[in-house]
Amino acid sequence: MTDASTTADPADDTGDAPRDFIRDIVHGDLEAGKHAGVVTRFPPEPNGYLHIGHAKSICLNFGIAEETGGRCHLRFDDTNPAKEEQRYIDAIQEDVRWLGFDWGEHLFHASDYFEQLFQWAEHLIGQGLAYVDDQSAEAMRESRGTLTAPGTNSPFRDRTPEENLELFQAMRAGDFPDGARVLRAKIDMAAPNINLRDPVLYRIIHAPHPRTGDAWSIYPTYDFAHGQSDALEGITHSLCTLEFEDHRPLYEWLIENLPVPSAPKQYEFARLNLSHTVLSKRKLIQLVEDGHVTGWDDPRLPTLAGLRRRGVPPEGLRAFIRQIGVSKVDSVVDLAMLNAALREHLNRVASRRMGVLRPLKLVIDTWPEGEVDWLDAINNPQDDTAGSRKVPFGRELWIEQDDFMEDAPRKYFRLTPGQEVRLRYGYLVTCTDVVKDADGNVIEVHATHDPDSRGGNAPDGRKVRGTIHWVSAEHGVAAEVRLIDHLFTSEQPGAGGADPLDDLNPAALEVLTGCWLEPALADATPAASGGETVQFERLGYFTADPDGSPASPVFIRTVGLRDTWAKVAAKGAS
RNA sequence: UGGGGCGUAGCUCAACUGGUAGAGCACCUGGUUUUGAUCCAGGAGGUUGUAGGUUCGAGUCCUACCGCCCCAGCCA
Repeated sequence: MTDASTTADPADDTGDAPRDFIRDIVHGDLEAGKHAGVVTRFPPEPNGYLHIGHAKSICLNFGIAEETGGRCHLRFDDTNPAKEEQRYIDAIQEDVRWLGFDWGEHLFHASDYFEQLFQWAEHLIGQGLAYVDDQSAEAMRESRGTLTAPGTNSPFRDRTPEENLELFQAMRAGDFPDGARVLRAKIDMAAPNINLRDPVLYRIIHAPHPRTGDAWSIYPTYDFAHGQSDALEGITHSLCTLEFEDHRPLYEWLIENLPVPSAPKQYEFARLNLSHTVLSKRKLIQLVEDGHVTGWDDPRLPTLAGLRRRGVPPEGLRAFIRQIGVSKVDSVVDLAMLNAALREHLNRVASRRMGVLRPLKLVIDTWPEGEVDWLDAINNPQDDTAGSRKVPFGRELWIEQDDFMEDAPRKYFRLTPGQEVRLRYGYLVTCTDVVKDADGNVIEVHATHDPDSRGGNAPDGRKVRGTIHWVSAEHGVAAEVRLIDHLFTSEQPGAGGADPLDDLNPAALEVLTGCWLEPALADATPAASGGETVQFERLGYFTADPDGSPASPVFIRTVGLRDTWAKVAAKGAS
């Protein structure tokens, strides 16, 4: 046996560190001696749950820190109390930890810096680089100009620093209602980059903040809070998505004009898009709040909570993120790539079990009534250390409806009258007869067995092409099994301005009741609660769902196995 | 008809300062197999968006054009 640990595996996330244009920059800076160490940050806004797109950012930021011996901060961008909630702050931390990353002592909030940010705003005012604007939002929009036409200066643009200071302090004191005034940077209303047309730095919001309560009635905007927070934390590389490219000049303008303790650099990469799903927070919130799914952890969702509940292992998710790379190209990753990464990981680690989803009774007429044979079944053929378990075999078994055909095509290797198949880890059986109901449906299959084939070995070495899974009718555990498919039928739901809801896949969740599982599956713990994701042989990977209980177990399919027979069958049918 | 980005295989990404275009996924063959899985071997698939230019030589440099994405929140 070769040592598996020495085998290079491109999909395993313990291999060589990935390289991409961001990491090239980081390593270049390190070699040039620009920084003592690398400091990155993952900066979620706590206004929703994390999804697989965030996983890309998390793996990038925490990954770079790990690879360079630096550190990565978890910082909540909590600058808008109108949208943010403590429950999201809690859920996000759980999700990042689950993905496998640790921020140690480095948990921060933009709100930690509110006082400092306020003082820096005053500094800008003192320098004549910011002013309080009394214009309404509509007036501001009109005077901002358009993409092709320059804006015009606000009538309040030339207030004195003293007047601005007084007004800004009054804003802080809560003297004005929401929207009455804003603090704006004084840059250039004719700038071709609209972000430089006197961007808003502070706005009045009278709403309780999850962390600062009612201490503030003004809040910094993203642009004013983000870069300065980076500077305060000594972030060296501030990584964000492409839509912030236009903000970089503003990011740099603020860093240059403020007495900040460090000068972080912003770099942008393309966000993840995944086929057959949506990854915009707005759309995800809509799916949850309008009840199209059962909650943020609905297994059909691409949220980390949903993936976790579905039994997706964090290692598999990380391998996927690794495989898709990092670039500046706005692209759509095929869901097939995620599934392949999950299968690759699960194939190596998942325990094998047997379960029958759509049961058909198989009666072995030659088997002694009442006799039970406890057979050895290997837990994981890919892992010698995984051991084996005992599986009960009896006269009456459940087999998959798909594994029997009365009139089978040529290359059908499973059960069909007169054909011998192997019952996995059990015996070789030959179909002799079928029982039908009044409508002609097969409701029971009869067979004889070869008593010398215990364990599934042909005593004379004869070839038996088909092997099917089964569950003892006497010992089987009744269960509900849920099969998950694409949430949306189209590759890019909502593309071209369409309503993504029109593409919702009604078959995204298929609930099967009356399934039978081998006894070892009783009392399984859901993956989301630290339990295992196991392989049901020939069917895919499954985990227990929290909706179930030991009395009435529910399982959910993480991902199916590759199924070339399905392709062959489909071809034959067409 | 402004500004910022991006175009390499069906998809996602590689290709150090210019030197014969590669990988993973997907697809197709064949082999192994007590999971029609896994594994192994092989195959197909590119005029590197287009057109010029520089060069002995261009995916890499230059010019022009085409296409797609982002920006006119007191969201992030």
